[in-house]
Amino acid sequence: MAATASALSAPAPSPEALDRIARRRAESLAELAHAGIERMILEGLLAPGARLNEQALAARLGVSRGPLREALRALEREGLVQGGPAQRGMSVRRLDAAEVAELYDTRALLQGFCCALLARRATAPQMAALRAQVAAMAAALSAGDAARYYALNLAFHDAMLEAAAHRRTAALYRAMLKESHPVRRQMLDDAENRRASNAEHAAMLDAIAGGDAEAARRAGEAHVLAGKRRWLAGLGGG
Amino acid sequence: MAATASALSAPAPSPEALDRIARRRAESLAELAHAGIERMILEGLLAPGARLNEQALAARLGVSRGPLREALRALEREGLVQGGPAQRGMSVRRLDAAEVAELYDTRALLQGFCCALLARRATAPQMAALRAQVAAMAAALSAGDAARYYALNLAFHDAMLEAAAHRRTAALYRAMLKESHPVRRQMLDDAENRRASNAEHAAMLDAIAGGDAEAARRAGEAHVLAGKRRWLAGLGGG
DNA sequence: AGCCGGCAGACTGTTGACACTTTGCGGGCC
DNA sequence: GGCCCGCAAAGTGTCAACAGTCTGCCGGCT
Repeated sequence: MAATASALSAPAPSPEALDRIARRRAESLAELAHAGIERMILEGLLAPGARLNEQALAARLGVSRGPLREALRALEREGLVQGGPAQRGMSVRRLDAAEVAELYDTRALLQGFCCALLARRATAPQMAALRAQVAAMAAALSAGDAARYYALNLAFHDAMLEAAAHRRTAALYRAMLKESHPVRRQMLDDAENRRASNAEHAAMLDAIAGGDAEAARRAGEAHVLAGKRRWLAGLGGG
Repeated sequence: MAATASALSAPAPSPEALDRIARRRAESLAELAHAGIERMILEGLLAPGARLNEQALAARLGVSRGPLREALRALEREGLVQGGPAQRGMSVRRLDAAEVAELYDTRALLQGFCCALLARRATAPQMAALRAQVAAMAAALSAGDAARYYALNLAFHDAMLEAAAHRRTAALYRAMLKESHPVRRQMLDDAENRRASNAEHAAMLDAIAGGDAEAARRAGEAHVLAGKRRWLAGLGGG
């Protein structure tokens, strides 16, 4: 019965078909505006708290206000922009300390879960690739290249999420990473923070390689919570 | 310095002011459409997979297509609706088994965290209120009132999130609850499932009352993962 | 009879214009 | 001189119309 129903409905969507769909949707002006605004926020061109003038933004992105407003609604749900009172439009979301702390907490949870999954699922090639990425970060660290370290760090965490093969966890983690991007970037400006961070990366991989899911979970949580502590320390000093 | 800056900016937003803001924004037609569509989906008036005709929906909600499209974009980011290929609009999202499983996993994580927080923070009155809610659910259970049990269950979990005072966790949990609403409703149609579920509620509260955060976390995770197992069992049989 | 091309209808994606609200400023009044 | 009222400009919220695309159907051809 169920088999008949699914046979009558659309056939299994092939990965390439899904890619085509994504590609074509990405051509929509709303998606284009979404990507554009997101990029501007992440690159710091739009500072937290900045008012978002619809006409100006629309002109700058080469779209009309309709698609632009759709993009803003989506970004609002993602937590990147925030609407104040009615009739006063949106502004780039500014996180207060409590919200940043909660973001760290929740990301720690997800990172721990991701590591626990990897302790069970990770293949030898995957582990080798992850170790190579940590080595690359160590190189960037020695070279004192903060920007490179930051990029590699993002790629490393992305690779972990990919290897864990848990789409929901990956989606949530990435979304929260975007939200906390400004804070994290500031954080890894400090060389000592980068050094500590990469040591934790190695510890996570060791725990995962040990095959103990619970230990891996703790290592993953510890990495993000250590980041939280570094952020808190920087808060007092800076 | 920082104090000066915040003194110059808007004064601390009072809770009532935030409420006013929310109220006024809720009057926007886009928010109204958002709420309307969400309600229709959660109540099952719009079945998973159903195409969403913009004109028809707009007319039904008494709004124009502009605000409606904004609402759809927001719902898309929330995972309640889903856009297929370009030029073919949105449809109510249909979850496959893997996605439901991942939702359970992630919700288990959050529930565990929530319980761990409560083990540290919960006050006696809060615990008493939670116990009362479990007792109310037990009553609904004896009465065989499935609908009432479902509502009380939602309220109970909401109260836990409220007591844990972790806004991000609460927001994520609620979002994922909405996504999995159809599955869960079907689940709790079975009286035996309701009974097992409420036993786990009591166990969670016991663990929290014990003050051991780690034990509470395990109990919270176990509750949601038990739900996942019940769902898996129902999958094979139904 | 079956298949292919063209056509009409429906629907999405997008745009420009309209209405109402808020805000900043200048003039008048106390 | 300071305060208040009214006005104009800016900006958001909303709508109705336009353009392009996809779907389903009819007629003709092989």
